Amino acid sequence: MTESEFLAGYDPAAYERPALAVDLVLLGIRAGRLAALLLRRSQQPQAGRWALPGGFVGIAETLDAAAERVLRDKAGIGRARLEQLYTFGGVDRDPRMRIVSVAYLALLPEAAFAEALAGGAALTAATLVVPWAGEAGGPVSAVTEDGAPLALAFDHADILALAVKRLRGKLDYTDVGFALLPEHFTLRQLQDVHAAIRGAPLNKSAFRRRMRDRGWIAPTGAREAGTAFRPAELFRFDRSGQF
Amino acid sequence: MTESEFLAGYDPAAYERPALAVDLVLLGIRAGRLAALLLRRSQQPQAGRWALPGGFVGIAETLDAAAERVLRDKAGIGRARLEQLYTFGGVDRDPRMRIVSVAYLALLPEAAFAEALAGGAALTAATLVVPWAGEAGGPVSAVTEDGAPLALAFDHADILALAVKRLRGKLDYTDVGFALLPEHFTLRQLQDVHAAIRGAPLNKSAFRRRMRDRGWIAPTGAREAGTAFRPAELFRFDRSGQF
DNA sequence: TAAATAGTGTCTGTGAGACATTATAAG
DNA sequence: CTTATAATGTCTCACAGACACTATTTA
Repeated sequence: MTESEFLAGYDPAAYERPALAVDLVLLGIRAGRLAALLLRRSQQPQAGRWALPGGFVGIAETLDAAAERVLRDKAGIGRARLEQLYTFGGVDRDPRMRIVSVAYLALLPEAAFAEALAGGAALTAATLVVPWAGEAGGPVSAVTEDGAPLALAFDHADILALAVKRLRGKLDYTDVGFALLPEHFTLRQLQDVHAAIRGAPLNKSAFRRRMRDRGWIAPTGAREAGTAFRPAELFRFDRSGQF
Repeated sequence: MTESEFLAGYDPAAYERPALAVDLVLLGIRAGRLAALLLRRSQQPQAGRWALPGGFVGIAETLDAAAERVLRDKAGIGRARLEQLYTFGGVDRDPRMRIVSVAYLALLPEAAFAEALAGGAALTAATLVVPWAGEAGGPVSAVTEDGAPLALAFDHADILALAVKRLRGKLDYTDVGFALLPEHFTLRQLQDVHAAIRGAPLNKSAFRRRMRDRGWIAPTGAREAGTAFRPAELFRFDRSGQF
């Protein structure tokens, strides 16, 4: 083993290598529910099924750079909060050849989500149906706005499921909730985002108290405009709050 | 982009691919402190520095299988709790060529840790010095039993640091603490393991209460043997406890 | 002034840290 | 009976859920 690795180490062509790709889970909020942006596969294999945007990793490109490139070129999104999720290395993930894929989680504010949908990238928004509670994990399915199921390609259902699990797990002790909101937001919007990620409602006063006590939010002084009734105060994320 | 990917997808030789490896962070407890098993590099590059055991991923081998193979062949350990940690994809990680490495965390009970040290694998135990508190993350250094620093190879200090961060983060809501203990253990041993991972002492009665209330531990009826004073009750991990 | 949502106050239960106290086995 | 550790009891505080209440803006 040591010798064969020695050889492999100095002769790049000695062993056949898996292909290496990145796949992006583009998450946002649509109609108060968690949603992902998917591409419809037009070619075999898995033609007609829905897939995560992805691409191969260049030989002189870091994984993060590859993810950013896919975000830009395949989804038409300039910036988003990107975070490595997990690496999927099943042998038969793709029938064409061995592809190991590093999955990334990208969190899009509502405006960026809508913009990506309207752009030329042919992305479709899929509402995520999460039948499990808490952070235990479990399957996730994707449906259209009307509730019609969308068949997912390859192992992308597993990737989506892990993305939701990770997002739920990080909700309470990181700033992921803010990554899905515009820079200025009301506490109600923030609470709705948290409820969508958790898949369960939250207590209003307890939620507001927690956000305040942790120092995560800072008042902007401004108020919501164009509401039918009493406008809410606008806040922004206060990065100085302790984690 | 779409076209070049199409070509890459069907012609495996069309683009140069990064090499893909796994690296294992073998963690255990030594002298009440967190420790890792390392190999001394005998050849260039980075000769004399200390590295994590690792190996290349076979073309028809899953990532998990590659990690298990390295565990067996390079560390001489039959079984351990293995968990994917993170994938390191810096372009200049290794000066020989582009190598993307999937890091795995392996948790060894004290006996397996000692056995691996005594085996023929030339592994050395390095005590981990963790200068940061909580789950924030930060640098980690490795020292010998006498406190002499061990220079780590490549980006392996980053991998170790992330392993410790992950371990701390999972300590309170998963069973990682039990993975470092033999099947039967005293509550004091369990508390010592938790203290070693946290890098901070724990309150005794609160700790026992928490372990009991969560249903994580089950009494065996047996007691410690060979102690100078009152022997403690032996417990085992109760997998039915809720997480 | 009615409607509808924004925002606050207070009670209660849970869980963890601090610390004192009791229990028990070995010599 | 001494010693050292095992194991438990209790006080207090922090924090979150439940729920009722007050405040404010628009139409």
